[in-house]
Amino acid sequence: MGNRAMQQRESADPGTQGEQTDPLLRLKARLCRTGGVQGPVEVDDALTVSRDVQQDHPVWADPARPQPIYVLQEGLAYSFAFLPGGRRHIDDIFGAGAICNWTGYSAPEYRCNLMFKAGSKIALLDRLRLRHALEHHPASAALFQRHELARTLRTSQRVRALISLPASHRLTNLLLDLQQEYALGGLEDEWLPFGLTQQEIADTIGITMVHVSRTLAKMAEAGELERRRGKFRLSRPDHLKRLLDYRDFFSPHPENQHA
Amino acid sequence: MGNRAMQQRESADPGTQGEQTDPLLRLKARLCRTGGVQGPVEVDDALTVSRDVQQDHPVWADPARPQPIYVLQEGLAYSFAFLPGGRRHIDDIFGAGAICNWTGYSAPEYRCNLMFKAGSKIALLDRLRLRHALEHHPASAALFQRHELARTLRTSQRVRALISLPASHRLTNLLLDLQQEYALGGLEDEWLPFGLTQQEIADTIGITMVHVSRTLAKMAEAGELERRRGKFRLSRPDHLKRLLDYRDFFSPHPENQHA
DNA sequence: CGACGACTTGACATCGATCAAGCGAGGTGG
DNA sequence: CCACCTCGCTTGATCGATGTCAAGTCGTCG
Repeated sequence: MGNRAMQQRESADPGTQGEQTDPLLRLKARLCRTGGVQGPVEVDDALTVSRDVQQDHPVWADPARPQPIYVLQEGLAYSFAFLPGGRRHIDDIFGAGAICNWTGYSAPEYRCNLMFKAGSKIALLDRLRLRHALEHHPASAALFQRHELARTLRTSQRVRALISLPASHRLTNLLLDLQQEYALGGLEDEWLPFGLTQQEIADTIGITMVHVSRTLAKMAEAGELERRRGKFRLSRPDHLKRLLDYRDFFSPHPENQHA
Repeated sequence: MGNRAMQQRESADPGTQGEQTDPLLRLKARLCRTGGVQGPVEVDDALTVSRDVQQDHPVWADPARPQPIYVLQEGLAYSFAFLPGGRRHIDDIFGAGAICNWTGYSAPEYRCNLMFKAGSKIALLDRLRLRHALEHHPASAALFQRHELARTLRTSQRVRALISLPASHRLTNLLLDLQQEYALGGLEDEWLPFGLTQQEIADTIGITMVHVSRTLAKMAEAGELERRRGKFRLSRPDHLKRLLDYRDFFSPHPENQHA
């Protein structure tokens, strides 16, 4: 099942990484975790390329060329667009195992700009081969669908907060989403890296970088947030989730989606 | 093909509306228009109920009960949710022929609150029968997919504006979306009704009702907007579209999506 | 006529943007 | 090793945008 995947795999630095780990391991783990199952995910046939990212690497939406399905193996990525004034807006963030342009799976004409942060690893899936694989494995197809529904719902939740709530709540919501993306990618340390610069955070939640800096400082002063050497820790995440009515759509158990 | 539809059709006021027009006429017209085709849309088999709305009529998301697919025959509707502070947020607006909860088609567990404004007409589609119909008519299925992709892209465009742009631009974007929904539903008059109260507009674009009032007044003073007896007209829509980089994702011709 | 809802208007307070300067860590060249 | 640069971030001063509170207008309906 994974033969073709292994054959076609490329690596930017084969020397340093000796182990032949599955490039889609994180993706499968995410899908199973979100779906609440343990079975296999039949997706290896769709894998074409796997590569590393040294510096922040943008991928521009090009209407003229087809865009493969981007899966983030490791690291952090985001999708973005530009506003009339020339400012950038970040639409969504992606952690390890995430699919960065799922809309393109069923709508080939869909394109989006993606930014892969330094240290990330990318895997590319072929749309048609993925379709072929999922048509033959309805259980796997259901996992993809379940997972992307969760992302859709989470995006709606964040968007509501970003449109209507003040800066501190917007920022809190983003940090909760970020924490969740890390957790879904297997990173559940107590202290988490921001992963994004304050400018990128600003472009995500629609305020200026200066205000991000001040808001972070205020949250730290209020005891909601701790910062240490470029990492952060939410002091009382459950309290914040209750405050924002933040729901976890990636949990396979609906009862966990409240508070 | 439409036999079952006709048999099961209900009408709240059979006396006043003598003509037996197709309840899904607007839907089909929208799908064909967006898809740039003229062929038939095979969806009649999924129709279960058609009814009128006298006063503003909310439909509450109930996780315990399955939700049919809501199609708006006539009038205006919107989906909404509540923010932590108890305030309401309006996520999207729907004109005649629109599908109000398309996400529920492929994700039965999806629920949303809907509000049908006074004077609307609703048609309900059965999810399974719709699935059955679309599986046998790939061309029709493609039309649905094309149409809902356009909605997704338009929502992303509006959300970006609502998160990052000042009130006047947010309001302009909403009015352009509203105008587009009307046009897709067959209403292309020079003067269009607001359809939403200023409070509803406020809940959509994330500002207060007082500020909506002031912003409308300013736009009128600036000559961008004309108001008369509860209706409005954008003086130079093309100018506004260029200003906001507003794209028409519902146009079947990609070249129209710019300016 | 009175009640009500939608909207408008004014005064004021608060939030967030803007502009400008400075700090500190990491990299680079001499 | 130091001087210097750059980048990400911080801080202060000020201004404009938006929210809040309150009063008032207007049209509709009974």
